[in-house]
Amino acid sequence: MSACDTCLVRNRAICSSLDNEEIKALNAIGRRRNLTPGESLMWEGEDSVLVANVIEGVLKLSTGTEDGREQIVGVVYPSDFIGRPFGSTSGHGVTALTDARVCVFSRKDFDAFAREHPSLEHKLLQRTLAELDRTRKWMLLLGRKSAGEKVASFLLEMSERLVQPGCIDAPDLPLRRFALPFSRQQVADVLGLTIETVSRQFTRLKADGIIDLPSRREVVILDRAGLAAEAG
Amino acid sequence: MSACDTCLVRNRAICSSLDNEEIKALNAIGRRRNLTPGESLMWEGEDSVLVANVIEGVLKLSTGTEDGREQIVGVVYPSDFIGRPFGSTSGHGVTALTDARVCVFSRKDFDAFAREHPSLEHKLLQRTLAELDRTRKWMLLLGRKSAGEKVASFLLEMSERLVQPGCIDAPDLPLRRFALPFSRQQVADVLGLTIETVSRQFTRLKADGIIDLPSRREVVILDRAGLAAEAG
DNA sequence: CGATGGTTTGAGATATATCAAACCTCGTGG
DNA sequence: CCACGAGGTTTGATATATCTCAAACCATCG
Repeated sequence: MSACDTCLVRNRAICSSLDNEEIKALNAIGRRRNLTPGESLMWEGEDSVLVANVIEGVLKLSTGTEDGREQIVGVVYPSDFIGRPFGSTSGHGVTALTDARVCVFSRKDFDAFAREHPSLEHKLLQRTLAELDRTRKWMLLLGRKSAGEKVASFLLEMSERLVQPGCIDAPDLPLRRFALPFSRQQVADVLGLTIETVSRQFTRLKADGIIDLPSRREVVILDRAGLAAEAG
Repeated sequence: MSACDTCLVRNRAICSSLDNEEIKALNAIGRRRNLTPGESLMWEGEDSVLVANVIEGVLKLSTGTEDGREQIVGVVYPSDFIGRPFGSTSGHGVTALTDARVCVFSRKDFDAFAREHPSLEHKLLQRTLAELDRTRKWMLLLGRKSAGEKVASFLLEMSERLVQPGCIDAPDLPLRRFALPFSRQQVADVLGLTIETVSRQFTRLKADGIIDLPSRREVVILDRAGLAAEAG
């Protein structure tokens, strides 16, 4: 029995395109790896040696300037794909925000496997297209939205993407209450703001009764319509 | 003889993955279309009914907010692919910046054709991955760079991407002199700035002797190293 | 030549950054 | 069990980059 048989994301990751024989072959070239918060799986500018599937946890993709400014350019969740297949370097670092479990492949092995399995490439294409859509939508936020709009948009996105899948009964309703996998500084790095500005927007939204903040990491959306209005 | 035989981008667009028989089949479901500056090929939020290859010209991809703020989320050049295959809606509008010529397909026809031609999907995947890399790099600019750095980065990118391919002898050196396909307002919409700020940065770079501006649309890079230093 | 649309320049307003201090929260060790 | 310390967070005061509003400018085209 391969590790894939019990995999939590077997039916949602790109692996879902493969039959049992194929899964076995893919499993043979991959291995599991656990990460703790802050631990990196790859670094910006490094040779693209690995690719991976996220099984559990949340990871950030980030780039920075020479002088230390950082921008988080993507956030990945269970079943998402990580890394740069068919390419030589990785344009961003990948770092765990929570405890995480990933299924890692050597890029070369994965490339070869993918080229022999068009259905896998098709899934990967679909995922990449969707990610590109999301990324472009985020550019509107970075380029044109105010701090208040950015924070509100961010909270809405979180409430939608942090849903634990698997609960078939509830068809992925956005969460009313959730724990942010980000520190305030990391939220700032997602939104292109400073930590102080993010903090002030959080307290303002709380003061306006739109959200509640039971603890540092937890958020409760009290007035979703209000939050959506703030998101611009 | 099909239109593809004389196509300027036959060997660089995703079509380059196909043999002559396949090209003929693809040609049968596509058609040429000319666009003039300002003319749109698709609109934000619209059903994804078309996809296309750019043969000639430059087009912008853009989204906006309800209240009229606009953000250009991508710029496409000859041989680039446009549209959202395997998806229901297009997240951004596509509008010609120059006179342009594209090769258009119904999305459904294209989807079906692509699924039967893994080598085409592979090319499309490569292109999409590269575009995602570029887009993420742009997020750093939008989120973390100053106006001066944004404009300098923009000019450098333009000088690299506006090179007319085909000149085999010179292996795509960046241009020293070129005509921007953007108005000042459009530059602002790419960089997440206002038109006035863009204008001031242009004149400052000119005053500093880093660039020259022979006319509204033309740019000469006098000091590439200096410009790179400004780009942060 | 005058009208038009885009661009530049200027003066002032403002959102966000910066700098600095106070404040929690939580784990540690006395 | 409480005091302490450290990291992260919030709050405050001020600075500044960029935006906003407004006018002048300049090419282009009838």
